[in-house]
Amino acid sequence: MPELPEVETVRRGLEKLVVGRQILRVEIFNEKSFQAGKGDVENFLIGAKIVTARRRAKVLILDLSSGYSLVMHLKMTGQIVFRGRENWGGGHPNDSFLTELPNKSTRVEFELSDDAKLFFNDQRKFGWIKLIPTAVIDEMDFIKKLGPEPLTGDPKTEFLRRIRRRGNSVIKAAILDQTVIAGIGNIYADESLWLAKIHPSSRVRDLSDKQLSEILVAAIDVMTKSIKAGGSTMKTYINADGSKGNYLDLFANVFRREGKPCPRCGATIEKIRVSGRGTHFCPNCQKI
DNA sequence: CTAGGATCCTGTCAGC
DNA sequence: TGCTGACAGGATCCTA
Repeated sequence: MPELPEVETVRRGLEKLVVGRQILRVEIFNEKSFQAGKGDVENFLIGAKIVTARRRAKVLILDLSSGYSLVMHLKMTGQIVFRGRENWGGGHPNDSFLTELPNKSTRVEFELSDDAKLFFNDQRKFGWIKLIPTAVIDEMDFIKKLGPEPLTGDPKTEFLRRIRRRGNSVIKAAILDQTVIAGIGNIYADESLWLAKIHPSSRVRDLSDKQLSEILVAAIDVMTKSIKAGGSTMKTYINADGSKGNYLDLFANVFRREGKPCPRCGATIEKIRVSGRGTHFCPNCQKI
């Protein structure tokens, strides 16, 4: 269930491990997970070299020497695993990092030069990979409508302009809206609102520009911290001693901590449902 | 145009 | 031991 920091972590892994390699073969285990025009796989994928690993919001982009790109979205359960001289995985944390691959959740497998393989695993099949010309990525509907990148430049003015269009929404739904600000998902929404001391069910119109800016700053802080911690990768999934780790422990204050004390005030963290999503907050620090 | 709910899919877990 | 419903780190589609 990767959000911006997890996707950025995957991007960095791919930059190191697959940029410069050639794609020799592709095996598609689930048709919906891999979309390409007729003949494009043969003409623009096989034999092409991976030139760049980019990210926009939660979308990963591998540019190829053929003028085409692999555009991927991990959605809820997508995961990328590299097997070669080293063994690396990122994205949705589960045992597929460790098992023999392909397995039953493998949707696409790439064979790369230098005896390496790249696996796209995705239990729920919501994720996708599209092979399209590099030049048309910016014309994709989803990409075109995205809000500003939180970790690049100064997103504040544009964020405020866009979130004000959602005055009647609850704040949590508004910051999950990718056309308002790019990259925030359920974890970082809850963590940001806790940091900014804003109740997730507050209406946007009832919040000041100052409060909204504080939420943005909080989101930037927690996502930066998460990237530094290494995202949800094999490394954070398995501790050095071989025991199972939990990368949420590295930065989360409220997410999946219902029933536990708030690290700031000691009140008991609650879990409720806000705009259809499980939502964690401190009833004492975050009042409407 | 915005807002809210159903929907895509597989797997796990709590509660009978 | 089974069954059943709720839920899951996302975004789109449909309706009002």
